[in-house]
Amino acid sequence: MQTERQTQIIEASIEIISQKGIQGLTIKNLSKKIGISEPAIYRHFDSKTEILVTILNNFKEMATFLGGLMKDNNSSAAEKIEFMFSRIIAVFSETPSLISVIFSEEIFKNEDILKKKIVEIMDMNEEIIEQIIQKGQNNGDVRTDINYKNLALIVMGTLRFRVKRWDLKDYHGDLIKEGNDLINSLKIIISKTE
Amino acid sequence: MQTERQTQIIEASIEIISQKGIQGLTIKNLSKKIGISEPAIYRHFDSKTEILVTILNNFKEMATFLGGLMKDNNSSAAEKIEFMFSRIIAVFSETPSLISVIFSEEIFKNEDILKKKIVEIMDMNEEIIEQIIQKGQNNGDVRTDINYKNLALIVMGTLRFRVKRWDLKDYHGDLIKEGNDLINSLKIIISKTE
DNA sequence: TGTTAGTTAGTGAATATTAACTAATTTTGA
DNA sequence: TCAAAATTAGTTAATATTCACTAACTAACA
Repeated sequence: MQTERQTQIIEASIEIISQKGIQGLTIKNLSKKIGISEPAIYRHFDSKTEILVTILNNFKEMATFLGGLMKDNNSSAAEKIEFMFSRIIAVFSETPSLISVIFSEEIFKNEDILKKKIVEIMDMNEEIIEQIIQKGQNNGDVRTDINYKNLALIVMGTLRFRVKRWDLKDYHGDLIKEGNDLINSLKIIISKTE
Repeated sequence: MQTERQTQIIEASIEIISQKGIQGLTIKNLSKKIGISEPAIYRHFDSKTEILVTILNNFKEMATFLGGLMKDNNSSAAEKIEFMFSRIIAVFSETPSLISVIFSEEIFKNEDILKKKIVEIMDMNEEIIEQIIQKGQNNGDVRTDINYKNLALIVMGTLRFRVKRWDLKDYHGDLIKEGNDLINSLKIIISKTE
């Protein structure tokens, strides 16, 4: 469990990263934002890396929960994907700062623990989507002329790019509206035609 | 025009970024890799930022060239996209270090000049793909039930994700083979069915 | 002789982190 | 129950290291 202060530190960190990039996240900036001294941070986290790991773990938990909801669900693949991604888009829309952390694998390249965590999260999400699509193919509601792995890649890559672009363009435009429009296009694409 | 030494510095920089991330690109690391002293770097570039701008400009030139090839071409949209992306995938496959630089917008967030350059490159590529697809829709070889902007987003996002994943997974697997397989899937998806 | 491309030595600023201390609160034990 | 002990959460001051970059000098060479 996180203490109140730890939660505060995590939230401030995410905000700083979103505003100034990962290079802007320094203990100095962080402590200034919170209003305590730099060493006080170390009363709550052993290191800066631990702060970042915590951020990633929080996100992973959320994704795991969302994936769990899909597991024993009887709706079609298209509906599941719509549900899942519209949720995710809503989260990003509410807390845009998260985007910078989750979709910035490059940033963590020089720290092995962080890189592994990022790959772990990505693999997990991919597996969830793949399973949804594969099940949809078996049930006959997803096209079978393209294999499920490629379809999963298409769905994930497309949405990542959409979200990332919004972030890069300083949150210009309505992510929820445009994101849902894109989700609709993806639904059409993966669905069986006849 | 770049001198030999400048080219060498650029190439070494790209390699370092790919290996250690942007935080690994320091003048010290760079000079060590090349085998000259740190101040010697400044005989060839005014600042570290100038080095990064040069990298991005080089890439932009390549993309512009590739886009130009597509302009007055009479093949179908699917064929153009296949040609263009199989080329790009081949480039990344040959010089994987480029991936880290091109697909890591996050890295440049805290430097305005660099961020603008990255957005500029992204916009340009997007425009090229959008034009190809729109023309395809007008010619009747691309599906029209999904608007060209979304189709362009799908194509670009998918391929970015595919390449990025390969990079993150330490270049495991055959990017060219798997990339071309994915391009084929995309061709099927954007093409008119009947 | 002036330019080019390098050197060594150093700059100040920023970095994550530690040391030593303190006030306030909580736990413990006679 | 209540004072002593321990813990918590903060402080200021300082650490070693790393950073991009500069000053001053030099050897090679056109």
